Amino acid sequence: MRAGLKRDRVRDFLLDFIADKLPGEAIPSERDLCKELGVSRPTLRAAIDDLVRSGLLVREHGRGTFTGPHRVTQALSATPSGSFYVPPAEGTWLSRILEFGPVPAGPQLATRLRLSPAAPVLRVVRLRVVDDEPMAIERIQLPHALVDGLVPADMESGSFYRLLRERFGVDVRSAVQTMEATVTDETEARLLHVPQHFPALGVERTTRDADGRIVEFVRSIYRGDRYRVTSELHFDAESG
Amino acid sequence: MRAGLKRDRVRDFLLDFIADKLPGEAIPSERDLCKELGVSRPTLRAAIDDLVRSGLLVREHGRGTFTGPHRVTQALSATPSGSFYVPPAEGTWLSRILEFGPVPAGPQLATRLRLSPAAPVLRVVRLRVVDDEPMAIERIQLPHALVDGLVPADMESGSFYRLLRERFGVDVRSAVQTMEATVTDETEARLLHVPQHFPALGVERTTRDADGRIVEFVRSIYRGDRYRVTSELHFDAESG
DNA sequence: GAGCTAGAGTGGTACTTACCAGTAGGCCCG
DNA sequence: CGGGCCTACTGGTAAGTACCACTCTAGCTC
Repeated sequence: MRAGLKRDRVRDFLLDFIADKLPGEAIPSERDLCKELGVSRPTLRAAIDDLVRSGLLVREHGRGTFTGPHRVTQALSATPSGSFYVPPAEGTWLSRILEFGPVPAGPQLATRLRLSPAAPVLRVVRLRVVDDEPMAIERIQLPHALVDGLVPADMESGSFYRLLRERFGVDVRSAVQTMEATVTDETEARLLHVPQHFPALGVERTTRDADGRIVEFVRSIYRGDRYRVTSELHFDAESG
Repeated sequence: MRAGLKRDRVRDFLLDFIADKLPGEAIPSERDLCKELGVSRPTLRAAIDDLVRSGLLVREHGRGTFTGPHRVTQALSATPSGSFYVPPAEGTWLSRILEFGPVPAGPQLATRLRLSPAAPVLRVVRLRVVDDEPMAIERIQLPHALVDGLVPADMESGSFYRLLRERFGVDVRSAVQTMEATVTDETEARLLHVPQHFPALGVERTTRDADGRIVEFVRSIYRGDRYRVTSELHFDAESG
């Protein structure tokens, strides 16, 4: 068997296929796609399910399957113990590194990262891009000692957490994330190709490893028109 | 044959089964459960998939399937900024009813609520207030048949879900919620006492009862300076 | 006794087949 | 000419089977 799962290859094919489609356009029927891709219908449906869950496709019983109204939906719940469901293909994400280098932690950041204010912190600012379209600005800060030897190219594609685990032995385990509505300032607007004071999601995340040590502190700005956060809530018997 | 799909009945069986289990306890193997319940493995797996996605079960390849780390997972909780993790003290909330009355569902709302477009829908718009300060605008829409006899005063304070449960016998169980960054329009700005085009969180929520019937569809606008959303994310133990 | 190995049991992926359930459009009948 | 039905699509659910990948352990070998 080749590198990836068949289902993932089908999903990636569909991602390419819908990349230049307008919202609401139909995709071929499931049975046609099966024949064309040489896979069974359950396999194809599993791939489509992924894309439906992340909002890229919408099914309509008896009519067909259509591209969704928005490009990227980030589902926060939905996975075992609530781990990130990174929107479909990690491979379609690219990053432009805007800033990369060590800085002294300083008083505020030292508090966030539980370090001495003099400790060196690696600061990376990157513009996250999907299909040549800027989606978000990420400002990552982490103890420099943790990632000795990291170079900018490492952060241009692929999963940063996988890199942390496989190359630096950092076992990323949990994060606390807060999100709020905001608008873009002048710099952000220019980088994200939107007008100034455009709606945006501001996100702060503090990430910890298996021992509870703080691994990174991230502030991000996501384009408001390209991101929605989906969550599934379950009620017990009380709570209102 | 009972109401639901086979997959749903299997899922409900599993829900009962794990109800009094401790976190981390194993459930029977998939093949055993198939025999016991008289369903095929794909069907059983589809049911388990649902529970895994909502965090109630965790699969471990080669070992088994286990109950999840948390009992009831509330993936996301919104709290007024300034207070930490304090669940909104229901008592301090008041609402000013801006609109209250039945309207025909219409095509879009009918789709959301899974009703006929001609079916009567109760539409309630209320301004939510804490300490005399406006915090959010809620536009609630629900099948009128569900809440016959509801009057505006019922919705000025207290928990609406408790009211649904205790007076109308509606067992609210789950919701899917999406959130996005937006800005206030003229009306919203006036009601919320903020300038026009002020940052705000737009929230859409579809709520279901224990049988999966849609109970309400809500669109809300929260003041961006008063609300942040905090979520805790947990990552799987790595595999490679 | 320590270490390795084979096998049984687990979940993971995938195929095939079958039938149910909505939708839309053309055909037939009134 | 108009309205209702019928058919050929669409996605939705389900069964059954096969085989792969991983985990654990009991038993064998050294």
